[in-house]
Amino acid sequence: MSNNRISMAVIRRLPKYHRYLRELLDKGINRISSKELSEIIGFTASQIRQDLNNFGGFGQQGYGYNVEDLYNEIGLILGLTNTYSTVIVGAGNLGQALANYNFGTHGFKLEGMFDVNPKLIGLKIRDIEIKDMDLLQGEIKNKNIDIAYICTSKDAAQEVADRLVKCGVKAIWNFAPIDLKIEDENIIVENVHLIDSLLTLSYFLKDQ
Amino acid sequence: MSNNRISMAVIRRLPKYHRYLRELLDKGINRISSKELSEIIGFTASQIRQDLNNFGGFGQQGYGYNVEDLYNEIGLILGLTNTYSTVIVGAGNLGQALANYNFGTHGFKLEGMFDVNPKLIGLKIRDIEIKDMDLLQGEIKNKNIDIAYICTSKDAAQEVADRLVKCGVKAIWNFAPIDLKIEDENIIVENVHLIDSLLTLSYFLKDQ
DNA sequence: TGCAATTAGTTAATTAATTGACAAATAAAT
DNA sequence: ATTTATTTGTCAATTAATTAACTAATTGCA
Repeated sequence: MSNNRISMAVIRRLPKYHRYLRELLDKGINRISSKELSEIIGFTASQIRQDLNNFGGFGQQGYGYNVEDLYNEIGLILGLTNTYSTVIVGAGNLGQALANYNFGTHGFKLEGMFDVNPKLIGLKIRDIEIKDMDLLQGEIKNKNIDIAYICTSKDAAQEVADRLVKCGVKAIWNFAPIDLKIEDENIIVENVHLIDSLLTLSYFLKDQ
Repeated sequence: MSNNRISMAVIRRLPKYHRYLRELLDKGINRISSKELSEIIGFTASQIRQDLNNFGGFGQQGYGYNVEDLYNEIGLILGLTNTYSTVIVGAGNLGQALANYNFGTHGFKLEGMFDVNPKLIGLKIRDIEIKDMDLLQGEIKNKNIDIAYICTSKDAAQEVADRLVKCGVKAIWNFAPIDLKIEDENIIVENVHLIDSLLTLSYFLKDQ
C-alpha cells in the first residue's frame, strides 16, 4: 500500500479528496460515485478512479464509494491516525497565527513556541508559552518533536533548520521564503512560499 | 509574449527563478549559464532553457544569461512592474501577519483591512486601520481595489468572495480552507490551502 | 587570427499524467 | 428471477511535461 511510486500529482490531490469527503459526511451523504464526486470536486471521474486505485479498490461496481469508508481510508493514507508533536519556531504574527489554527484537531499537537525577541518570550498563545530560542534544542530532544514549523525571517531560517535537523526533527514545514538546504534525505521538507503564490496570481492578473 | 498556452508547471516555476536571480544579483553575479543555474536551483539545465524560451530568447550562446536582464524580464512576465491595490478581509492573526509581510515592496499596496470582530475594528496595523466589514464594498469601489486577500474563517469565505466579485475585485488570494465558487471566469483565484500542505507533509512523514 | 570550449535555442525522444473505453460486477427495477 | 442501469477497476490511447541531442553562435585563449 505505502508504495512510494505514487506520483506527487496524485499525493497533492489527496488532501482535497479528504476535504470534500468530510463535507459530504457532514451533509449526511454516505454514498458517492466517481461521476458525482467529479462534478463537485472538479477532477474527471476517470482521474478519481485512477487516483484511488493507486491505494486500493475502495469502491464497488454498480454502487460507487462509501463516503465514510473512503474518508477514513484517505485519512489513513495521509497518516492522520497518527499523532505528531510539533513546535513553532519564530513566534511573530505568522507563528502566532499558526498556533491559533489549532491543527491539533488533525493530530498535530503543538508542544512549544520559540523566538529570539525578548518582547515575545514569556507570552502565552493558547496555553503555549513562547520560549527563548536558546531552549530549542533541549526541548525538541526532550519532547521528541516530530515536526517544526519555521516561521522565522528568511535570514534565520537556514540556521534554525540546521539546528532542528541536528536534534532529530523528522519534518519541517517551512514558511520562510528560501529553499532550505538539508543534507539528510530522510527529513521531509514542505514549503509554503507565500510570495511564490502571490507572484503566480500576479502573472495571471497581468494578462487580464 | 503573454501567450496563454504557457503551462501551469512553467508558470509556477517563474517565482523561483525570480527568487534565485535576485539572490545572484545581490551577490554581485552578473552572468550565469543554464548549467550553473541548474546546480543552484535544482531544475535541469534543459528545463531552464525550455522554460525561459517560452517567453523569449534571453540568453546568448557561449555566454549564458545576464542575471540582471533576466531578473527584470521575469519580473516583467510576472507583472511586477505594475502596482496593485489590495485589501485584507479578515484581520485575525493571519490577516495581521500578511499585513506585516509588507508585500508592498513587490508592488502590492495594502489599502485596507476589514473584520466583523468589534475588538479588532479600529486597531491599526502598519498605519492601516481595521474597518468594519460593512464598509467593505464602498471602500473597494472607492479605492479601486485589484486584489483581496481572504483570511476569514471557512464559513465566511464564500459570502465574502461573492461580495468582492460584485464590487469589481480582479483577483482573490484565498487562505480559507475551501474552494471558492466564482462564476466569472475572469476573476483570478489563487489558493493557499495550508491544511493541504500540512497533510501532504503528513503523507510523507507516515512512510518514514 | 584561428581554434577549442562553451552555451543557448530548438527539435526529437522519452517519460509522466490524464483521459477514454470497456469488461465485469453490482444494484435497482420489473 | 430476469433484465436494465450503474459504476468500478483496469488497460489503452492521448496529451503534457521533461530530458536529451544537436546545431549554430559566441567567447576566450593561444
